[in-house]
Amino acid sequence: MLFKLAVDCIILAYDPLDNHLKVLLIQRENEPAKGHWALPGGFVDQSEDFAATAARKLRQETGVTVSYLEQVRAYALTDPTAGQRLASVSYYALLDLAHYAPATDRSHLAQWVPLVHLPTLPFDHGLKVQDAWQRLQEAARNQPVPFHLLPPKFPLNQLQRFYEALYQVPLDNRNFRKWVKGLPYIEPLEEVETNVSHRPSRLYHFKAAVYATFRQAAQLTPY
Amino acid sequence: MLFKLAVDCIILAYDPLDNHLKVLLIQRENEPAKGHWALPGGFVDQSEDFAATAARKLRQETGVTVSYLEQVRAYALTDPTAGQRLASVSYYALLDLAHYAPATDRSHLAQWVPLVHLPTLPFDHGLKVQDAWQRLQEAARNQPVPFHLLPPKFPLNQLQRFYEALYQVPLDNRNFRKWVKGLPYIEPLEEVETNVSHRPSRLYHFKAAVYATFRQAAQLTPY
DNA sequence: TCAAAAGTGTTTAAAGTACACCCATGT
DNA sequence: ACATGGGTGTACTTTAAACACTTTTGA
Repeated sequence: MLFKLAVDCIILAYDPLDNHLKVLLIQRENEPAKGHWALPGGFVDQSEDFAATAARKLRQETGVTVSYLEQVRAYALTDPTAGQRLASVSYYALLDLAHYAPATDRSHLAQWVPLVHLPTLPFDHGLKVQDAWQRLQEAARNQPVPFHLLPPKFPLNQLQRFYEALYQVPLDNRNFRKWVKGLPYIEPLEEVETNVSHRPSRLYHFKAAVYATFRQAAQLTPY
Repeated sequence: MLFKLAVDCIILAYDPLDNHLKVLLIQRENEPAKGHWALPGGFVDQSEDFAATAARKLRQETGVTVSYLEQVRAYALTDPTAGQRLASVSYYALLDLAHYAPATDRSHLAQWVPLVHLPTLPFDHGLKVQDAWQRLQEAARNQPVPFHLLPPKFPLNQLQRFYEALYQVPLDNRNFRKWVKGLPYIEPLEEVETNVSHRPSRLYHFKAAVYATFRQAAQLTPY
């Protein structure tokens, strides 16, 4: 029994303008579901592994190069075209929105959609987005997820709003800032925001090297 | 580009005799790596999904019916046989060792191996076992994993030793028991162990219905 | 009576939670 | 001067961590 193997990409970004986590959808150019908004993706080519396929499709279909790509899981297609079977492996990709600069001739074929307002998608793409979101939530407990989605220099409130968007809970501002102060790998800079019509916020940045040693030392409670 | 799709099963059980988490390995009957100890598994058949394939292979190769089957992830085979490519999806299965009763004609072809003393395995099976173990550790933080691996009635110390085996850390006995007392879904029975040459331990059991409502109420800290 | 594992409380430290006002900037 | 979001501290509650002896059974 032979399979065609597809890769689906759940490209995620955080939009600081409306504080939403968003997924990039493209308008399908081919049947089935031609013209519908769906996840970018495609078939695995000769001598590529899955992650390479995902990265290639991202470039081709969205003009995007991502810093972070993780497998979510494999899916057996529920409705196989008779005779030949299809399976797919989905990956989520994390992106700083500021770095999103698609080829202009394609930009009208792509849109960012908030996860909380996800429309009905063809195939099982809706499920795949939900699975990816859940995996991202889990990953963020053990890995420095936020810093792939935020710009290199960010104010603390932006980090807080990201967490609120990721887990869909409100966080207490004072307690959140207290928590961050205890993290050696999030460092305040001398710099502040400019050109805002309110008190400018101080910028922080993530120190990957410090994080690495810190994580190693941390022992999670087992139960 | 077409793929042959295989499923690998990481069958896990907890052995109360030596307090080890163990994986079931079988002796391969076919090339490649014929005669070597490896994970059970096989190719996905017509009109099966992955989980069904995993369950079927478990029955065929080990005579085991499992209560719990979760996908770990998909792997692109690192060394594809020229021309045709191979991918695999691995599943972990949880089993109460007391229920392990393989067909006798096959039993010499299978052995339980402690995760902490895993030998070098052919293909990338060693990696797959490690990945499955890690996923099990993560799953156990949000799901009632232990109760698939323990008998229906179990003493508390057995539960503690299971956690110690799963996370490879020693736990404080008094603090652990205090923690369990606070869980409404682990209920003491009137029954105790018999025929042990020391103070018999009280037996407990897991109440799935209580767990369901309890989990729903629980809000994990987001960061 | 001995060996072997089961069972039991208290004290201290750390982490989490609730809560309301002043600050710095642009307009 | 005002509108806007940034920034700050304290008291209380809950959870985690350290730690040693007594109990019950079979041999």
